[in-house]
Amino acid sequence: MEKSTSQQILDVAQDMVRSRGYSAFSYADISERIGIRKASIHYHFPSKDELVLKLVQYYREAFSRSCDRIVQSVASPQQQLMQFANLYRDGLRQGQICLCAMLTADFAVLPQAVQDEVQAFFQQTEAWLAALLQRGCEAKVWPCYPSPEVEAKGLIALLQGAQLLARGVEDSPAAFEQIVYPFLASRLSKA
Amino acid sequence: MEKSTSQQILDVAQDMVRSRGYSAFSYADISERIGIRKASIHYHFPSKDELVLKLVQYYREAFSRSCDRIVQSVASPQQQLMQFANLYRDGLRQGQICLCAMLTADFAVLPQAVQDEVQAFFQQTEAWLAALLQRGCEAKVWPCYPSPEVEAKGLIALLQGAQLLARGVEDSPAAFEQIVYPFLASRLSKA
DNA sequence: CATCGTCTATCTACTAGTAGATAGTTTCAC
DNA sequence: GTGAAACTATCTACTAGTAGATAGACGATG
Repeated sequence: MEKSTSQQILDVAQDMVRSRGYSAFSYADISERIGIRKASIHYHFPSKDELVLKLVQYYREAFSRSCDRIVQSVASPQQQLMQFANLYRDGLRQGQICLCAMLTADFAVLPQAVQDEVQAFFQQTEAWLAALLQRGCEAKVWPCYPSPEVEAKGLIALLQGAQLLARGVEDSPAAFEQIVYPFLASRLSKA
Repeated sequence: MEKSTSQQILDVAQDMVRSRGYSAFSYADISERIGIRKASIHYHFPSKDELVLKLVQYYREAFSRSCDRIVQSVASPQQQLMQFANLYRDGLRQGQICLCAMLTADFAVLPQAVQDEVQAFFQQTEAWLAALLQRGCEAKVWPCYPSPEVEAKGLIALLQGAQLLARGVEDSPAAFEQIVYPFLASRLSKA
C-alpha cells in the first residue's frame, strides 16, 4: 500500500524545510515533487501555516518515538547517548538539519502557534535528555553535574551547532562526528 | 556626518538576515526601513546575491576586528574567551543570531560565491579561537586538549547552538548565558 | 555639461490562496 | 437492490499580491 497523499505532502515538506528553510519552500515545489496540482495540496492543508504546524507536530511525535526506542532497546547510558547524538548526524547525509533547529532560525517569521510547538519540542527533548543524564549519573557511568537540565541544554546546543557547522563540508556526517564525538568522550567519561 | 546610503543598506540588510534569514527579507523591506525606493537599492547593489555577498564580506571584516580588539586589549585568556562568547550573546537582545549561522541554515539556497565566503568566515574564526586556546594551554590557565582546532570547532558549535536555543525565550541573553557559562567554567577550568 | 544618486513606472516570474467543475466513491432511504 | 444524495480528491483557471530586476527621466553637484 502506497502512502496517502497527505503523508506524501508532509514527507516532502519536511525534507524541504529541513534543507532549505520555511521561507524558501513553496506549494509549487511540493506540487512538482509529488505530481499533484497546487490546489490539491490546499485541499489537504488549507494554508502554509497549517501545513507547517502539522509538520512540527508530526516531527515531534516521530522524534519522541525515536527517543523511546533508544530507551527501550539499548543497554548502557553511553550507548543511548551515542544513539541520541546520531539522530542529529543522520539527516546530514541528505543535507537536512533538525526541523526545529531550522525553524528556530526562521523563528521571527513563524506564526505564534508554530513557535509554541517548536518550543514544546525543545522542552520535551531537553527533559528526555536530562533524564538520560540523570540515569547515567546514578549508574555512575559518568560524573554528576550540578544540573542535568542545564547539561542537557548544553548538549543539545552542541548537537545543533555541530549540524550547522557540518553543512557545506563535503562529508557532513564525518565533520559532525569530528566535532561531537571528542566532546562526548571527554565530557562524559567516568573519571 | 550621516552614514552613506550603501552603508545604511548593509546595516539594515544585516539586521534582517540575522533575524529573519536570507529568503525572508526583500528589497521592499529595506526600502521601507530606510526611506528609499527599491530601484535605488539596485543602484548600489544590482542583485540580491551581490548584496548578500558584500554583506558577508563586511561582516567577516567587522567580526575579525572584534577578535583583534579582544586579543589586544584584555589580559587573561579566560577573559578573552569570555569576551569572545559574549560576541555571540549580544546580538540576541535584538533577536539576531550570527549572520553566518543563519546563512548556514539557508545554505542550500545560497549562490556558490556566498557559500564560499561563509565557509571562509568559519575557517577564519576557528583558526582565531584555536590560537587563543593554544595560548591558554601554554600559559597553563586551562588544560591542553589534543587538538585546539577540534576544540575550537566544538566551542563554536556550542555558541551557535546556544544562540538558536536561546531564541524564542523571553530573556534570550540570559538563556544563552545559562547554557554557555557553565560549560566554559567546567571545560576550561585549571584542574 | 557630466556624473551621481534617486525617482517613477514598468516587467516577468512567482507567491499563497480561491472558485467552480468533475470523476469516483460511499451512505442511506426506500 | 436501486437511485439519490453526499463526500473525497482531484483538476483547470483564476485572484491579488510580492519577488527581484530594469529602463528612462529628473534634479543636484561639481
